[in-house]
Amino acid sequence: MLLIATSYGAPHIESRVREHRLELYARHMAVTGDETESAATGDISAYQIHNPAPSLPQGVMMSGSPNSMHCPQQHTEEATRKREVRLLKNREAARECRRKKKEYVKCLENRVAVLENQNKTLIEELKALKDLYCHKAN
DNA sequence: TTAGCGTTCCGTCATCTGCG
DNA sequence: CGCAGATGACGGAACGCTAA
Repeated sequence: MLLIATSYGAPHIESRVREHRLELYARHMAVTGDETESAATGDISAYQIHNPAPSLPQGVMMSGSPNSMHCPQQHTEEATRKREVRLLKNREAARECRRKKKEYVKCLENRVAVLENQNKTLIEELKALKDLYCHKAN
């Protein structure tokens, strides 16, 4: 499993990258004061540059009653706002999901370590009993 | 010095899933 | 059945390491 192997491989990189990103994020927020925008990480991904606001992605309903949508302008503004809210929520959900996954993997690794120790102990115990049995037999 | 590679994290999209 | 949240997949950015 790649994740397990690599997470032990270079923890120093991980922490440094995280620090760097947090710094960028903090700087970005300080400058813009914007909390809904797309570059909450501070670095604008190439994806955003190459794909500026796809027309009507992922579950964005053409919602809003006719009362609230008088003109196309309002209509697109509402759609944009909904998209931003959805992206923000998904961004946070992805972050949380990754955190949980990491925790889960750590738990599994701990369990592996415990079981390996138990296995080793049992093997030694078995060996000792075998020795004892042999001596008695002789 | 630097190009190339490996690793980690992130944001986004697509899809799945559970709930009302 | 529709919606919101969770998650897998993908591609990009940043960084460290290493061989040339």
